[in-house]
Amino acid sequence: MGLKTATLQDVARVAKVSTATVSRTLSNPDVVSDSTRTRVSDAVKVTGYRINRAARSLRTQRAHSVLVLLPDLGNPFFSSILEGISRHLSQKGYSMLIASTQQVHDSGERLIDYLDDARADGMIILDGGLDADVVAMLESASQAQRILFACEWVEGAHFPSVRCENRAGTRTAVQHLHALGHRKIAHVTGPEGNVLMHARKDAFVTEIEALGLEHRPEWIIAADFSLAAGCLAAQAWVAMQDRPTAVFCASDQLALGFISELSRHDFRVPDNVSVVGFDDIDLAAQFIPSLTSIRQDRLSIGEIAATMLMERIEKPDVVHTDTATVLPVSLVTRDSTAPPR
Amino acid sequence: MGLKTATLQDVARVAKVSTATVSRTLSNPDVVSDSTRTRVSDAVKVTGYRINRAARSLRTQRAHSVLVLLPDLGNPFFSSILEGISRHLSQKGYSMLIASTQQVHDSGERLIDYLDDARADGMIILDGGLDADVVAMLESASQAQRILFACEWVEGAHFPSVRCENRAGTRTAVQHLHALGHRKIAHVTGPEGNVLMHARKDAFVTEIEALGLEHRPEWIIAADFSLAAGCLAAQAWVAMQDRPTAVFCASDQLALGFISELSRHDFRVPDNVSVVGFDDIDLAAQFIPSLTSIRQDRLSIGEIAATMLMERIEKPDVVHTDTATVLPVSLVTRDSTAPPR
DNA sequence: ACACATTATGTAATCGATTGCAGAACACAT
DNA sequence: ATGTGTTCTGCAATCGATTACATAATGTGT
Repeated sequence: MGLKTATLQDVARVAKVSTATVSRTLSNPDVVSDSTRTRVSDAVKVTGYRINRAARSLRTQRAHSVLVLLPDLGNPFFSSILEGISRHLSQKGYSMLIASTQQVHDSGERLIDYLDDARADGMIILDGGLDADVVAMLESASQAQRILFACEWVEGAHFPSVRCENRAGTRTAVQHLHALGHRKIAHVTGPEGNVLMHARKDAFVTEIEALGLEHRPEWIIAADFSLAAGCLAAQAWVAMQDRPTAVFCASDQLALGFISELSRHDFRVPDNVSVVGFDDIDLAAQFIPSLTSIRQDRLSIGEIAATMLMERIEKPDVVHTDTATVLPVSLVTRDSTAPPR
Repeated sequence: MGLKTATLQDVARVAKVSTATVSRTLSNPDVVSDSTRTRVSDAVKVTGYRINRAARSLRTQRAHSVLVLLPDLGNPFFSSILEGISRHLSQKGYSMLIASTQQVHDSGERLIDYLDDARADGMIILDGGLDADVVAMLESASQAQRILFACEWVEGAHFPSVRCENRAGTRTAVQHLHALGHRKIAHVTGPEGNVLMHARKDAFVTEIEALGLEHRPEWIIAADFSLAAGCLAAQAWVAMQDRPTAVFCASDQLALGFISELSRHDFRVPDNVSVVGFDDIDLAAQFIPSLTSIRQDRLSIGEIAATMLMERIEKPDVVHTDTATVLPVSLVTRDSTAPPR
């Protein structure tokens, strides 16, 4: 191996053709004759030629990569979504860039720069909590049709999104508890301002009312999606004089924190209270008690988001609508829910 | 906003200077006069100029990005390491590419291509389980000095690595159990062939012998790092006629699965058996019982790996040694360990 | 006034791949 | 032999930024 990799010129020299022919052979083999095709591919092998992506990007105005934006890199919730995205991208010969909206913001960069400076051809945003001015800038950008949201989204923004059935999932959870005989049901919410939190809370209230169940303000416990918030919510539950017999938590993490903290106060799940989570993370099945949850297919969300984005990148002329693609969820019944005593 | 972003030429035209001067102003402001500097920066603002990274990459032979390779994107263990890496990179103006060794392998690409085709300037590998021939190819590559391992590594390969004190951590765990009075201590291992598994198992055996403790083959329970494997290990423990009073698990996931499964068999931790994990993941503190663990600072591992890599990329002339940087770990004592009854 | 150093700017080549256009080579019909 | 069409290949411009080198402008010392 030499110190520098071979270029098209080197291949052309070895194959005794022009660089144009080599380029054509590689990107569009049908247009060259059989003999040149074999001569060129032999030369490619001999030289160990690898295309220089920077050169191609410059010429074709395509970065052949996609940016994925997370709210927070440290959050393991997104791993499978990334896996789904990456699967589709790598199959298409694209690379996956990762950044967190937080870090981009802190470093004074602008999200749109990634598109403007030819680093990425499109972006998938997994953060519905973007500032309004950031969203406005993205919408007005000339590249706006190469942006989409997955899992989360921004209400009112004109971007397509891929997400799970948050409302239907919530309804299913409440109906499950109701069917078990629960009549006093509480909800531990996600963080204020989060779209998922709102979708799930609204659907919760709607369903409670539809079922004609009792419905008190203090039975909506404000939290965020974290374990720690689940612990605090449990303390709030413990402190109530008239305790709900079932709790629907807006995330599995919340539910696990809730159950953990309860057991520190000598309450048992599902004996004293039934608990349903949302997401069906790996741990839900392993926890003691195992957690009844609403399962969303994060791998598919990633794959579909990537597929949609590639479609928009590769066919810029097609007019795409900014619709929401909504994936079904399912109830996974486990040990954390039971009829009230 | 126009349809295409401004180029150096556009800025030069507006500022009434040459493109060379604009380029110099941006990359090396000191060499131009005050008046041109202000004229140019005004022109940059007016035109909304953004540098074209493809063009710069082509000219400077720098991609300004780094590839991070994970064994498996779906595994949440790596999130904080990514966060650490990304922090350092984005501060230096670099982007972070992510891929899984599995996917790269499956798609028929070669890892070294990322370096050869100018997509990345260096790579951080978080997967010690690479095939020997892949490692050999990487070692013989001309770009080999821009590769390093983090967390895991490959025994015998000449790459620098950043990792935690696996042996010392293991020793600490065993000593903790010993100090509590345990004399029969088992070990649930990581997956066969994994370097971390070997380091921890070796250190375990060494320490058991150093303390003069009893030491039986069946007290080394083969597993992998997953929750599910922890459950199986628990079944193995339950099935023993003479049960160890303490267990050191090679990962927190293992430990949590172990504890979960035990409680299904009506054994309690730490009453019937003490359990120590490794990693100190978030959940360790929240689990019931909270988990005694060996804490490793994954954020720092990421940051240090990124720092070392940047050093090697930016100063290629300096001769770097392929040493291992080993970060300290600490024992976090929680409720899953207690003196034997 | 002159030689010489210093600073600031412009000119033009360069990185490596792609592609419109033109021309060569060949077949086939008249 | 001439015209027409088809297939294949090469020439050369191009993408946008960087930088070695040349040159212009300015200052300094004698």
